[in-house]
Amino acid sequence: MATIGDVARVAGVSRSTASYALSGKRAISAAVRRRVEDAVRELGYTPNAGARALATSQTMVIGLLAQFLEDEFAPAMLQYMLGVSDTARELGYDILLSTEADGRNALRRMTDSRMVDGIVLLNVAEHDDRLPILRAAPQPGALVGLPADCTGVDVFDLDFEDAGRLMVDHLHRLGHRELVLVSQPEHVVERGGAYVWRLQNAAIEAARVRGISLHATFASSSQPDVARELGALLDAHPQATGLLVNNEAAAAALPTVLHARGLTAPADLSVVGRYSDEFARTFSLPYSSIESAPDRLGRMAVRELVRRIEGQAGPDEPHVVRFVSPELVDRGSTAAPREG
Amino acid sequence: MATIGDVARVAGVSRSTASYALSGKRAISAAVRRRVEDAVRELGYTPNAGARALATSQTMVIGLLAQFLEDEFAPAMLQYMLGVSDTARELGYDILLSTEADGRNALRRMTDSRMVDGIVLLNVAEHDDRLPILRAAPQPGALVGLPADCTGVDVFDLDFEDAGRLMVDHLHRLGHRELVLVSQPEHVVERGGAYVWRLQNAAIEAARVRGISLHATFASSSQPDVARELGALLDAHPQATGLLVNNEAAAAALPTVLHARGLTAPADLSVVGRYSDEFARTFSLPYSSIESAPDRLGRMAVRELVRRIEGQAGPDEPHVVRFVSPELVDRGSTAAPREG
DNA sequence: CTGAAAGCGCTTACAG
DNA sequence: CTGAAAGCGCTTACAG
Repeated sequence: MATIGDVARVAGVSRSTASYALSGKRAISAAVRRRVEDAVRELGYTPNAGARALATSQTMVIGLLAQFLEDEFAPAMLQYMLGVSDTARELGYDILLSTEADGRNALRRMTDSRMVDGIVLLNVAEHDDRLPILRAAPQPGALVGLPADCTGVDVFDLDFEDAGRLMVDHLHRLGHRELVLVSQPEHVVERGGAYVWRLQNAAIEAARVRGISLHATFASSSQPDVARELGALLDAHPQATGLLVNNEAAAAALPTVLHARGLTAPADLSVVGRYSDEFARTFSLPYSSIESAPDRLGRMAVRELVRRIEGQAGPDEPHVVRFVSPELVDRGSTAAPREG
Repeated sequence: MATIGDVARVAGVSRSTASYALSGKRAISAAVRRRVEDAVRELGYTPNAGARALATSQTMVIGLLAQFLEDEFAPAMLQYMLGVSDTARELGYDILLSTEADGRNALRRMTDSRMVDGIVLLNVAEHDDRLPILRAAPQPGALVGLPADCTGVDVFDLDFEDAGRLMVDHLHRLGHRELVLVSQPEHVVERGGAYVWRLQNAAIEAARVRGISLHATFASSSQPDVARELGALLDAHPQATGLLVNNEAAAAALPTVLHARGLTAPADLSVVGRYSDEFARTFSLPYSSIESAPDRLGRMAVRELVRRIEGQAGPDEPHVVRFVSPELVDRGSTAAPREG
């Protein structure tokens, strides 16, 4: 494989001149630049990434920590990954991916060995055990998901509180007075999936303020349990006219569950989910939903991370915590409740 | 960040001795080894990956090229990625991920700049335009998916021909005489998705040999088109008693389609899919299916790739083309056809 | 069993 | 506008 030394020799210049001609970091005569460029083409030269990283302390690689936990719905995670990956590429960065369940090892390895210039953490828990490691690392970090302590990192998340309110308000406005909210599994909450109770608490509070009743429940994130649980839930609350679903697996299972019971949305039941439009299309979900904007969140996280990496963020510009406002995508699954 | 020089100084030895003490590549007195190990702990030393890569020409990174094409069903791809990623980690390698639609750029970048020790190509087309680049690269490559020309790479795939035969034979044995096969979209075939026609041709031939009729068709891989098309298909072939589905999106849409038409499998229609057990669980699909074994294929590809990278494969050991035999996972969706 | 030195392939002050 | 040299942090022959 050709090195910059080969290029320099073929072009008849010094290695430093060849390097500068390629980086454009100092003035080079047109003639020399031509010769260097020709040599590059002739030799098919590409800089050695490791050597460059060693010399510049920049790898042009971003570490992406995605965890595929047993009790989580994998397809939902993929969209965040793609948002991160696509944006990184646009900005000239490659992605070093870890899918290890124990993210701490991967994080330590990537940061300590200087394989990456920055880190994106996905699926951040309230007291995420990766955060202390990330804060101690020399590289900047961006999170998708809101932890209890945001110091030292940039944080991006859907405004789940607003989402909870929006869901309740929407159905309240249509005349619903009894709702059921299905959240992620309870152990997701216990593990620190803060978004679950952020949405749930806001929904409960909104219902209280509006004077309507809301049954807040959890459901599995795996099949076929979730389908069974949804059925039991509908049995348990026959008076409920609206269903709020903050659980992708439950949303994916719902068409089958409703069909099996001979129910139609919105004629028999109004339904509002919380998932992305991409997700809705993949799973053919006909329910209106709060857009969770995984691609946008991934994009925002990478943009800010790269700003920090490249020092455009200013030496001690404070870290940001930025929420995406939930938007209700209307797919026609809500209506005024049927006359009791 | 501490360097090996720091470690050497603290341990009171030379840098080479520190290095050897850590790598174990030459005999070191117990006392010196202790001192070096203590220094490492004290300083929190981790080798710089770029420097090591430069010195050894080994990055301990594997490039993973996954393409998320418009007309393909993303969740199915994820499982191959996880198989590759998990196995790589077990063997001590990290994953550099590319999701670029134009994989050639990513491939060239990774290989030319020596960011990776080897490459795994996912979703390989019959005349995959990444292959010439991969063959010309100094790093070894492993494919998941069978191209027309396998020279210079290790290839792993499901035996789709066997899968097609197995589907037909299974239903034939139960007494079915008219079947419909739903494949991936036709433009997947045109783009070179060889597995589509490998399964289809084998199914057609098996049907011919058995003297039963098989209607081979294509369907979209996106919603809601695929649901509509499935409906039209069932309308067009009212005599068919068995449905073979080689299209993940169609399989995912099928429960809704059948429910809507008041059909039940296997009472009204026997159904056999071709997807992984993981996929079946994620999408709550109740159909018997040919296991597509994405995790196993990803694992096999990485194992062989690492063997080559590490030179255990022998200098000119021939490349392998290995097929996973399809197995039918019975989920109770097939039975003897209802009396005409 | 250990050390001094060269080299991997870059970039970037320093000098002219 | 260009070149010679140092240095990034490792590993590994070479020498003892």
